[in-house]
Amino acid sequence: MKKTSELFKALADETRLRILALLTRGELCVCELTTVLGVGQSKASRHLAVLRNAGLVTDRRHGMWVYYSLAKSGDFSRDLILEWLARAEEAIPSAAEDLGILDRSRAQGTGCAACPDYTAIDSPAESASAKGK
Amino acid sequence: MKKTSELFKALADETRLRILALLTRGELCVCELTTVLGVGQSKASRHLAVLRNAGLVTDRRHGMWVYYSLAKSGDFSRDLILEWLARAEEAIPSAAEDLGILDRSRAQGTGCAACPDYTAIDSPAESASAKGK
DNA sequence: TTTGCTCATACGCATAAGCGTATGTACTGA
DNA sequence: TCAGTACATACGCTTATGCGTATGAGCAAA
Repeated sequence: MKKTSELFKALADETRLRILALLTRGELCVCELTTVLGVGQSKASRHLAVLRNAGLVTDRRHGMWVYYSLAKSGDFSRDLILEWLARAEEAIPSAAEDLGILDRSRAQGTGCAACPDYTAIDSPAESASAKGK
Repeated sequence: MKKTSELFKALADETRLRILALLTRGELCVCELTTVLGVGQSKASRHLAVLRNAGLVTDRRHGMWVYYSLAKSGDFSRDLILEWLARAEEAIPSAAEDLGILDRSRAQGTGCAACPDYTAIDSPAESASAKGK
């Protein structure tokens, strides 16, 4: 089992909390996270690596893209955090705003137009399925 | 409301997790914490300040001594952490060992002999019930 | 192969965090 | 008033963390 202090270290950064909040919407590729967060690609990738090492997210490669999602771990502490996350939108700075950006981007089909597929997206806009391209 | 990342920063240190685990036994003065943890006084005091600033513990001065205890805050995230703490003994490195040291020190009357009083201290046997404060 | 794209990571730097030591503050009792 | 105790904090140091930039790995299509 990974150390508990490592888990909390992973949560002790606002960008990583924003990423986790966005992933409550479902699977996201790095490029879309980068766009919605408004941060550089290397920064997003590095923070995702921290979350992955902490056992909070998992990644799935598909072609050129890597999709990240929240990871049910079976570990008591981590699963409690994921539960907290589902109800903690207001505890995370700019989470509501980020989610709004994501939703609008999805609705307009402007976000990460290149990403070919998502398996677990339940964006408010049902047109998310029209993402194929 | 204090920032959530600050809360997790406060939890991202093994010494502070050990302190929180010890405080599940009830109120403790700094000198006893110092003895049980086996750390220097300034180190214990600094970590306690971090926990206090994060809203996780409260302090009460009585004469020369300062007693620390877990702080019910009413804040969703913090209260969830306190709930987690009550069941997370195994998730915190050396928490069980620390609690054993505390209990033995109490049973032998060797720990912090100078501290005149504790309002919320109870033997391990009844520690589950009398946590009302 | 070459080109172009996504993503991960090494590098150098700036800042933050943790530590021991030393000192300051508040209190108690002689 | 003075010495002694408990606790907090300033200081200097070392290490860890976060960042942008640059580079490398992996994949797909030309």
